[in-house]
Amino acid sequence: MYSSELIKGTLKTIVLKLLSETKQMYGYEITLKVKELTSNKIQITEGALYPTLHALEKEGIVSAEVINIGKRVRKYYTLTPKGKKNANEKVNEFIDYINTMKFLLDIKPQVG
Amino acid sequence: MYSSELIKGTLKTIVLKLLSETKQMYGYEITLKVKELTSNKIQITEGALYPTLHALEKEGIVSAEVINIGKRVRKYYTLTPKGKKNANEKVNEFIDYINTMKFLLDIKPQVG
DNA sequence: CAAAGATACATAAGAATATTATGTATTTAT
DNA sequence: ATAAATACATAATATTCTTATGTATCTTTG
Repeated sequence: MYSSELIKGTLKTIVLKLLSETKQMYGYEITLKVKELTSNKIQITEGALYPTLHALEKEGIVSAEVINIGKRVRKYYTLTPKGKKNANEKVNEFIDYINTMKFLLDIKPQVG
Repeated sequence: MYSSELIKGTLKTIVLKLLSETKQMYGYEITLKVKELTSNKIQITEGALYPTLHALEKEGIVSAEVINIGKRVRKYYTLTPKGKKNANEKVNEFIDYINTMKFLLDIKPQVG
C-alpha cells in the first residue's frame, strides 16, 4: 500500500483507462479490479471514486446506466465518444509524465 | 507542459530527490533545475514550492541557511540526517509507484 | 439461523496540496 | 529607461482525497 498522497490526481486516469479496455464497469467493480491488477498496492476508496464518477458524467465523458441485480442496484459506466478521445489523450499524457518522473528520480548522485 | 493535476503530490518527492543529489539548493534554483531536467515539461510554481519548503523545514527534514548575494537574499536548503533517510524511502516508494502505474496504464485492450 | 463480511451505492466534514494572484526588492539585458 | 529575470513570501481559492457515516442487500460461516 502506497502512502495516500501518491494517488492524488491519478484516479481519473485510472478510471478512464479501465473503461477504455472493458467498455462498461460499475464503481465497486473498478475498486476490485485496481486492487487485483496492482496486487493490493493501489486501493481506491469509495469516497474518492463515486464523486469522481459523478464528475466525469457531468462533464459528458462517461454515461451511466442503472441495472437491477435482484433487489440491488448497479450503476454501469461507459465512455462516451467524447470520452474515448479524452481517455486516450489523458492516458498517453500520463504515461509520458510517468516516464519523465522516472527519469527525474533515477538520476544518480552528482559531484558538486 | 503537463496538465496541472498530474503534479499533485509529487512536489515533495522531487525536492527531496534533488536535495539528495546536490546537497544544497535554494528555492528558485529548484524551479530552474526541474524545468531544465524535464525539458520544460514540469514547471514548479513558486506558490507551491515555498510553502512546501517551509513545511519540510518544520518537519525537520531540511534545514535552511540564509546567504547574502550582494543586496539580495538566498535561502539554501539542506537535508538533515533524518531527511536523508526519509528522502531515500520516499523516492524509492515513488519509483515503485510509477512502475505500478505504468503497468496499469500499459495494459492492452481486452476482449469482453 | 444469526452474525459477520462482502457487495453496492451515496454524501459530508475536514485535511492536504496546488493554482492564481499579488507583493517586495534587486539585478541583468535590451 | 524599461522589461525581464532573479529571489523571496503569502493569501484566497480550487481541487482532490481521506475518513466517517449511512442505507440496503446478499453470501458465507460458526
